[in-house]
Amino acid sequence: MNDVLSVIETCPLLEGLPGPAKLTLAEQARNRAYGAGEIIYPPGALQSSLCIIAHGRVRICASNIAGREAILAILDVGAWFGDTVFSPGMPRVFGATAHEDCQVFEIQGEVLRATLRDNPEAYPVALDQVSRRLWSAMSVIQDDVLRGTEARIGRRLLFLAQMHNHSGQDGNVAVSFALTRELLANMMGMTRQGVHRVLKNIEAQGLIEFAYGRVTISDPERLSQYVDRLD
Amino acid sequence: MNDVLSVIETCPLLEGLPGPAKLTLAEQARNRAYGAGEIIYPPGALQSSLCIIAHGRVRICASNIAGREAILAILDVGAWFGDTVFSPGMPRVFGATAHEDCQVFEIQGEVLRATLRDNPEAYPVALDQVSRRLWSAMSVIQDDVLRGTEARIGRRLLFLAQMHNHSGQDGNVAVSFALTRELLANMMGMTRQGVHRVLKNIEAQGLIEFAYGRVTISDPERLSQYVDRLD
DNA sequence: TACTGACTGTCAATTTGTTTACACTTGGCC
DNA sequence: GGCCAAGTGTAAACAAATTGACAGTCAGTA
Repeated sequence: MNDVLSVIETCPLLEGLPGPAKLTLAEQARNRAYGAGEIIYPPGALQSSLCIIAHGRVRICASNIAGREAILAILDVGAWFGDTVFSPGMPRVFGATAHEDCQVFEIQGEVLRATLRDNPEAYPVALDQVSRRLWSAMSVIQDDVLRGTEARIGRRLLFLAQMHNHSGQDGNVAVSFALTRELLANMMGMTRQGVHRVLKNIEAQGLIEFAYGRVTISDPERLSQYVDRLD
Repeated sequence: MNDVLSVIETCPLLEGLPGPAKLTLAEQARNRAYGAGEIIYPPGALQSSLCIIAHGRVRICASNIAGREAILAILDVGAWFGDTVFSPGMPRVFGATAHEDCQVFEIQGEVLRATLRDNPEAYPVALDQVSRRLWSAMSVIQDDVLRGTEARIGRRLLFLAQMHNHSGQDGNVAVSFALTRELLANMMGMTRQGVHRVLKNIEAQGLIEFAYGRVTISDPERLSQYVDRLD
């Protein structure tokens, strides 16, 4: 998963492109490396380019005047970010920061858009993928506005578990993954202490366990049911 | 703005389609009328179709077990909803309800997708529009997670003012529009009383005035500056 | 003009989450 | 093995928003 072509080849967003077009994109992509914590672009940036992660993880985040950070997502190898490419002129809403040392391929907006124009059969997939991101965003909004902290955290945990569970197995198999309370707090727009209290409450129901930097969902199916009963 | 063709012709999402394709779509569109409060589709619905408003206004909303309603947006004539058409199989996140008596043209997902495939020059515009919706959704998320109620409400008021201000004039001209506190509360995921307190506070700064079912932004430019200084 | 339903203002009690402060683990590294 | 930074648990004081309760206002209609 490290050279340009294989990364571009497996990126879901570009799945619809024919081989030769992917090759051309690969040739025009810019290879960039970032150290942990380095800013790839800040919120509000006006550039129009698509980034695909070749190595490491990237944090999509923003912060307010008071210095509080909000993390929208932490993306892994193979994921893309910078969907504003499709609306040139719009500033980026969230910024992107290297969550750890990482390597990113950057495709200029004009290059990408031209490639798609020349290979229109790739549009349906791209449209589908962007539309799915919109779907996810709407789910987040719904959760934020409609649900209490416990339901929100529960749902987020289930979502993260799903992300980590590429293996496809689902249901009542325990899922364990690395996640600090601090990170989760930033994802939820809460404080570390607030998250802690909620987490302890969910643990008391026997639905999760948590250790240093790690959360384990004992029975995802049951957690899901529990969460659905909350408002 | 009432017959099928003119509605489809002016819908931003379909702007890229050539005339004849629009005509074909118009012929295949289903004309539906809804009484105020009637459900067009509920949250979670699995159907895949695109709706364009020909008359009246539509509320995009969801509600939790406790009965609280969250309003994502209230769309006006000419607007479209149901972006999940581009990701068939995904359930709708929010539902759609007739906010007042209204008339809606519904285009089946398969029809729309086939039309786009046959007229690929329309894709860039569609992709741009969906991407803009994603942009808006991300802005909402950022506001929800990062900002306090006062900043959130201020920003939302400015956004609503912009919606109502097709005239293009901007800056320090007062903008007035119909909006009940109750509606605003549902939009913000707050209570009527909570909104009231915040609104009174903003009013105390001389930035807005409000009357029965109506809000007036005295000086949008100044409100914008005020809001930006808050976290 | 009186009636009515939707909308509104206000306030105390209560819930909920943040702030502040401090002591304690954990795991990697020299 | 000991050091240290990052992560964690806990709790009281505090801030902010919801709840619940009630009286008042507005605009349209009979």
